[in-house]
Amino acid sequence: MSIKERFPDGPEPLYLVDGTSFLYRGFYAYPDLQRSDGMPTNAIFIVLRILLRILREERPKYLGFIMDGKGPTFRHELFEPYKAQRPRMPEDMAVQIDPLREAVQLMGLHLLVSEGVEADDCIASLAARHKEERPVVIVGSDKDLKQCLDEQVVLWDPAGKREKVTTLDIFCEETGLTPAQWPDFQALTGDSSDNIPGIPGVGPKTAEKIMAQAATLEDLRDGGAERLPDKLRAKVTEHMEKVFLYRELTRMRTDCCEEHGLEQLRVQPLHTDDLFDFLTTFEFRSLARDLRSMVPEAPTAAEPVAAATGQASLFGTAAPVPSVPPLTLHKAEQPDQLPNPDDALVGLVSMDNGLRIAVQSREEIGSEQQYTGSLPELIDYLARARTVVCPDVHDLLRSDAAWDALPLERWFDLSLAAYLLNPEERNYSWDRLHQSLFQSDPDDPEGHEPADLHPDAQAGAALLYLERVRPKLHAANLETLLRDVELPLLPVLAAMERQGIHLDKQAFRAFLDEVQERIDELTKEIHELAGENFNIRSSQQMAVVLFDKLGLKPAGKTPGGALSTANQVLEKIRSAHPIVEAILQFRMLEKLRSTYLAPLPRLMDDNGRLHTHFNLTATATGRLSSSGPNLQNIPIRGPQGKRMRACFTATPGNLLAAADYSQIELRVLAHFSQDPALLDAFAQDEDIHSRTAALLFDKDSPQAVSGEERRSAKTINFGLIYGMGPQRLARELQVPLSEAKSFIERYFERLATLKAFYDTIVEDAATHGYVTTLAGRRRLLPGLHSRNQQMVSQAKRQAVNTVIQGSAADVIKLAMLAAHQDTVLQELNAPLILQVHDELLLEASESVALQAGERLVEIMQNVTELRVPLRVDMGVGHNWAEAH
DNA sequence: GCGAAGCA
DNA sequence: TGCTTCGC
Repeated sequence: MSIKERFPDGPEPLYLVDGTSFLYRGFYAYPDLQRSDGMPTNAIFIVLRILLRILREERPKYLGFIMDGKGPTFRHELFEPYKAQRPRMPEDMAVQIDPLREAVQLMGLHLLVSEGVEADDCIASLAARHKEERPVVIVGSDKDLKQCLDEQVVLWDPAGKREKVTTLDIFCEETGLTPAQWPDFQALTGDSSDNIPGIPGVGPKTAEKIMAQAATLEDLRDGGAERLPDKLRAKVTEHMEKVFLYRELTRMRTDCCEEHGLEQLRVQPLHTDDLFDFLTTFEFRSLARDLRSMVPEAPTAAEPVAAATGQASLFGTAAPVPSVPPLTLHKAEQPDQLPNPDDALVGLVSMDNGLRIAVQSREEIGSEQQYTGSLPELIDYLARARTVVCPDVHDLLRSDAAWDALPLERWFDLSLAAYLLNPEERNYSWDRLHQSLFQSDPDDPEGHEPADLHPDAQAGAALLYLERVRPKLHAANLETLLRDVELPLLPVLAAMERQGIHLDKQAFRAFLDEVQERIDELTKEIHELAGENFNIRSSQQMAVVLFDKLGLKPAGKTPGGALSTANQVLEKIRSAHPIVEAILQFRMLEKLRSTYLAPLPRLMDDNGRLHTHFNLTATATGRLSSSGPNLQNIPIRGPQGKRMRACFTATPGNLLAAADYSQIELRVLAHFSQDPALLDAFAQDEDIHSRTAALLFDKDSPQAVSGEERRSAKTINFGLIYGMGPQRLARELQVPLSEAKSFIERYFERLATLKAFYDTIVEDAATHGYVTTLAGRRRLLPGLHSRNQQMVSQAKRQAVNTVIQGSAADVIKLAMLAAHQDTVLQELNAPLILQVHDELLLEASESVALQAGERLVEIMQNVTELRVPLRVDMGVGHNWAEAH
């Protein structure tokens, strides 16, 4: 939704862009971006990208682009330290300002330079002046700007991955304040980036309390402070005078920039040719592309446009692929003029402004087009093709369930292909894959030159990418995995995501209230024990209080060298001071609150359900990941964990069934290693940790093992699975490093077959450069040949870990596919709704949930045959806790 | 060990 | 960005 759509039918909104803040942000966000002659262009790039996006998506009629002037402002006169800690603007940024101004004007936008005041003041003034007659959209991120919010004034931060819109309502809900109170609030807390100190020890939480007693600083001075606790009152009174000054600094003026009337802010037509030249001169190819997509008549690049020129064809090497005719962006009446797709390859790329299509048949590569027809028609059309090549099928399936209609065998997913070839890249976005076409790749056995490809040819580029990636997949034996597992999993995941899981809002709310109350109590208690108010969430402040002020003995350091306040460290000094206990409690509850209790309810849909994203290309081992929200790390242990999971419920009339593989990783390990002890233990369905403990501690039977011994064995068993090093093991077991090392030695002595297996994997990895899992998934391990011993050890552990964990991931993926396709579950109307690595959740009506759960167990247990049986535990209940 | 997420 | 903590 564009911002504009929030104000339907009214007058045209005025957009005010905080240029300076985006200038800084761009400068630091993309430190390396520069023109080929070395001129830094990062700040210009970001700002122009944002502006182009605003023009494209918002089509504003009135817009002001506001930048700070050069000189000092009235704030520096009021308060000498103001922004004093800020270094002078870096030279690399300064040189970008003039070109940026030029570009802004070429875009037909009105540029305001604030002299003697800051850009913020200018924005506040313009907003105040125009908000009565029309909506105002402030485009920026500075939190000072929140004081401008009003019924008709919204704050929009478009940069970054998740854009943010702040309205008056959101602001009030988040802070409990009115925008007019915001400067008072900021004066109390201070602002480190502007070098405004605020009252020491007063953070947002305390400031909130103060503001609850006194709505303004004046109220506070004239008696409001009396209502505060003694210590706080003393502090407030002491700083009262200065706080008024701070407010002057954060409060924005609303009486400047008077010379800029509405007419001057009217957006003018783009100077298309000049702007295009500008973008070309600064080598902003993607921006030039954006511009062309906005203005079809914009000039195309000088060089001839050719996709895949001279590249080997998919249809053999005989005929060179014909070059693509120059692209024109049809605004067209489709799909009548799309070429015949029968048995052709179709490239399909989803861009911001729509779908792009290129068709490659035996005869020719058609020109690339923007698709503007209906989705069902497109799907019918694509169904006739041989293969539809798409950079992110998951994204399409998510966007519209109609895509499920396209037969699975049609799809080819480029991100999946790239992921399977090397699962350790962190980014498989089309942006990235597309870029890689233009770089020569030393690892490419085909020795492709960088593509000579028109930047506009997105769908054409997808076809080219396919040509490059297919031989690699073939060589790596990954085609089957892609075709039979990963790709078919996409609709399964999309269906699970759409289904979502129901959250009991009332129960959650009650939980949150209790936790919040306890957190408040603990905060008070900790501050009293410490003798001062400090930010308990800040590990740095905490270290000062504990180790300097209270003189406790630090029991460890962070990797960075700072004194650590990690829980494990605090546990050690638990008895040294009562504050430690309180802090540990606080930490636990605060984690619970900030990670789960507070954010999850906000993510619920109208039916009270949460929809996560299951990502198939996120982990190096082949596991799924879950995000937005992450439903794979919901607490389970302890009373809180149980209560939390009890909030995940079936909708009334339904039940949840939870089925989890028992010890799947250790079973996989037993399968691969064929260790007799492990095989036997699983064949007898014995407790595996007791069994290893008996071996480790020379016990005649697993029954003779003590609880402590079993725990040690369990830790090292898991250590092996997770590729834990001796350091980590020592920490987990709370024993010296030497002891952990000898413990590992003994483990491998007693389980010699495991040792042999471990060695085989490492050898294998060293010869091939990679390891493979049960389903043929690969992970490259270049670290194995590093000169750095630590890297080598890590790579060895990763090798073992990947084989075990990745194979387990393969198994459950197969189970998910089987469950999704299972006709029994389909007839029972029992869809999968969640996967948590070794656990599957389904929801079904009360009458059939148990039956469905049992069917799921059957599917999971029989999905593949290992040398040990697969065991699945299952439970049914009204909520996730009960079902376990 | 790995991935997601909150916080300073 | 680094630190911390949750899950597996």
